[in-house]
Amino acid sequence: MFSVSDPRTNRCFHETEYETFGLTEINDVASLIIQISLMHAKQSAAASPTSIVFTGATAPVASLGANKATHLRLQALTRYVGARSGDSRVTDNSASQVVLVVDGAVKLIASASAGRTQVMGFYFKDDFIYVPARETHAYNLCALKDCELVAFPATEFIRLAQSDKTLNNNFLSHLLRALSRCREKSLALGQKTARERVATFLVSMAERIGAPFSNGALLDLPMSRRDIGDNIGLTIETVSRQMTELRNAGLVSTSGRSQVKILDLAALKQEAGHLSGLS
Amino acid sequence: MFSVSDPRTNRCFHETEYETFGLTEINDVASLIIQISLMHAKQSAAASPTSIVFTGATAPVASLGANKATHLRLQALTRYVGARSGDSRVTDNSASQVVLVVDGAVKLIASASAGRTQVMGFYFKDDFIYVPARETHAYNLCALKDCELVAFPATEFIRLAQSDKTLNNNFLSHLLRALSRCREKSLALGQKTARERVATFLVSMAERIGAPFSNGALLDLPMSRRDIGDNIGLTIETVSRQMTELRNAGLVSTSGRSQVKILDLAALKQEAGHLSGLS
DNA sequence: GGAAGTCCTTGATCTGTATCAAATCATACG
DNA sequence: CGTATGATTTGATACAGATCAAGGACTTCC
Repeated sequence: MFSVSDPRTNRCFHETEYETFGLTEINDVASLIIQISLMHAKQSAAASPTSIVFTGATAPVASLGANKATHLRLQALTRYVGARSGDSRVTDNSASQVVLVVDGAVKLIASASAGRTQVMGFYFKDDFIYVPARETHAYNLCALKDCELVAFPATEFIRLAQSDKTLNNNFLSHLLRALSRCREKSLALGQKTARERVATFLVSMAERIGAPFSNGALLDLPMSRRDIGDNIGLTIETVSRQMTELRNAGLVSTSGRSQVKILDLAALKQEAGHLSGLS
Repeated sequence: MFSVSDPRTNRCFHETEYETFGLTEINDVASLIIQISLMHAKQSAAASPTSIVFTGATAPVASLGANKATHLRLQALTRYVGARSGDSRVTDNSASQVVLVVDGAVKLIASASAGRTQVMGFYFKDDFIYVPARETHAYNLCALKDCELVAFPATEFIRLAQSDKTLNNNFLSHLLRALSRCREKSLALGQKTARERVATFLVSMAERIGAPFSNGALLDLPMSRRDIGDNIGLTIETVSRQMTELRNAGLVSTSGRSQVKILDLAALKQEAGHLSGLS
């Protein structure tokens, strides 16, 4: 029904196909989800810094805001994926997928030839991700820490969304936000200097996962310098140098590898090349 | 009801707000659309190399595939925009817009501080464009040649799409394609060399507006070298040099400023850094 | 709590593309 | 048709960020 840890790769996938289940077996499916999620929570309890909590079998799709009927049909489609930190190829890429992050953090990576990879984006709790099938380039999801994810085949998800306005709206607004963010990234990659890119990245992270703090924010970055570099089109060395400069300029302070304290968010936005004084 | 040419700027906007019209006045609106489109067709007949044809007042929204009722309500929302080549600020950016290209070619530009602009994309006949309201950066549509466009306020367009599956589907699939293309661009901007970017651009254009030709395609590029450079994050000089190298390598040939003949599309895709040998 | 390994930072040098400058070409206009 | 004008191409140089190299710090695991 599901695969367990592979000791050779130290990777652990739990994938369960529910697509073949009829709706009459929904109770079995529901209990199975609980079973798996609890098992996974147990497995990763020691390794994961964040506790994994499910309020019940309906938790994964509850945030989609779907009505009861849609809800049940969604569950029938659900491919539940629990991923351990560092897992790549969380989804198979032979068909487009819609993935919902229930908990944790993932990166979406695209591969060009010659092994170069671009991190298309980072995604956190409640984010939707559209993962296209392999085409001119290959896309893969990769867990940054222990994750709870729910994946749906894109075509069937969209078909289902047609009969549920809330779900459709939810999906649409997430897509529009994804498009806007992707365009912001294009602007950064095409026009901005290294300094501006790093500042832009920090501002974006502050807005998405930062805890408010004085005039700035507290950040606990789940991704490595390499991930950051691959995301904003810089090498790790350049990212590091720019962080140092921002620290010397008194805009941020750091402690350890992942803790970043943004001391002056407004000034950082200025560094990021954002438009000021909206008319 | 609409503004005419401004001799100082040599720009010509025709914008008509139908939002205040009630549905009972739909006939007036319909005839007005005909009137304006004909007038515009006449005005630009000499200047434009392509003839502008409307089969009737319903033509602009017919390609949306909406049912009759949706159709009428769409028309009530329609802000018809005819734009002459070089027009910028085709849409106002105080609110998000959904724009449909009925005919012509436009670019979507984003402005960072310091006057740097990034061309987010080029759009052609039947393309949808989501133009977000001004936020951290300002977005503007700009006509590459004489255009027929139809613009809708985004929020109301989406609300309308909720009650029409075809329209919704249409919009959704266009959004997904836009997201995929934007991600491809991010990959190019973040990881690819100048040579690869130019090749990628040419391949993309061949697929979208190219006429099949032998092992390649015939292209009539409506945009300048500057537009291309701003789109793929290079200067006009670098774009020019790469074009020269591709020409010397026998992959393309050019005549005039806009005519490009792709002689070997497969080889060009190789240059573009696309994945080969899909498994 | 110590060792190992990985990730990060800092320094020196190199390279691809930007920038600056000038010549040439294409297109529109008289 | 020739000419004007802006766009494109070509050449020389400069610089931001990549690459190469080494040292230092944080985690993790025993």
